[in-house]
Amino acid sequence: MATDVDDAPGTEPAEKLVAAPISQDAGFLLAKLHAAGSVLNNRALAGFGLKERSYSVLALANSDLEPTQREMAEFLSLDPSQIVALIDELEKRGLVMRAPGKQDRRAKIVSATAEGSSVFRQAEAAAREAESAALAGLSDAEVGELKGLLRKALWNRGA
Amino acid sequence: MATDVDDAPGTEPAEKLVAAPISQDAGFLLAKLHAAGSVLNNRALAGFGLKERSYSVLALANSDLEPTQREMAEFLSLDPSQIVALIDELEKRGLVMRAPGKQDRRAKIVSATAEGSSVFRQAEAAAREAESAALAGLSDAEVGELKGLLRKALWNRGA
DNA sequence: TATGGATAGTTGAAAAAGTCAATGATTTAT
DNA sequence: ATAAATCATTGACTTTTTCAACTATCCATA
Repeated sequence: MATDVDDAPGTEPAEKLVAAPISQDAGFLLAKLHAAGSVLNNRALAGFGLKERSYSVLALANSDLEPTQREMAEFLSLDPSQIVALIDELEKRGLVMRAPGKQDRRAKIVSATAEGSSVFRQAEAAAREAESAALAGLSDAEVGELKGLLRKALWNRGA
Repeated sequence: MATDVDDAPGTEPAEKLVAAPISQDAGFLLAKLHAAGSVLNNRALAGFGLKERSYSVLALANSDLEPTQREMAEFLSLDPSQIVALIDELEKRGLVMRAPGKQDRRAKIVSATAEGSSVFRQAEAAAREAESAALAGLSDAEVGELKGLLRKALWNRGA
């Protein structure tokens, strides 16, 4: 591990623009780190036939929270019609299944099949590695702080 | 200020899925906070005929760093052809101008016109407000910590 | 100083993602 | 009962992204 500068395709050369004031914008920093992470994430997930989007849908389906499609759409900041397409594909691959809502038969609860769970667990491991790579500049403690702040920013409004 | 649940269109109702393990994913948190912030940002910038993208291009053009289009593309994680389109429009509106690179005549240095600077300063104020709104769950100190961690994650690799 | 290979910007086409209105089934309120 | 609202779905449409050319210019070196 002598040099890792020219090897990876996503590596930046010098970055003189870091000095621009926009580098202080939270929105910009969020977008940029997310973009960098997405590349690694999608690369890691490609081996499982997943992308960030389908991975997160599978993750929710794999939980024991019995999410409906609408809840997924809201939580993932996606249009309900996009969820339909994502689940259609996962269902076609046998990773996920739809069941009518218990109290509300309009709603459909999405859950992972046994194979979906298995695929998810493997993909999860790969995603975890990708996340480490994306956050390699931070110590473990700092990663924890970052996540804590992000969660607080998202769900601490009004609380 | 009795209830602020039903007023704003972007407000989430309950969010039971916060309990899902994916809520611990940095990538997911980044995407979600960025998505929430983008809505506010674009809403704030719309009055100036800008979106997040054109705003960030204008911001770089307004700096004294004499960025080339390629440098902008790299820094903003965009394809060079997208920069072309963004600058075309800003240039058409008289907010930005292209000048040939001093050492390299292939490159084009993009700089803000006087009007571009003026528009940018006003948009900047609006964007700042949007950012506060997006990060309302955090104290000022925490916002500083968050930005510091994001910058470190982005530019501390190898250093 | 020519020749070849790389790089900056531009164009245009194709794929992917996002937005939005309409629809049928079902629920909730009146 | 009836009316209004909600969930999933479909389809149209727009925007964004991705990628492969192409021209002009730069750089290395024979």
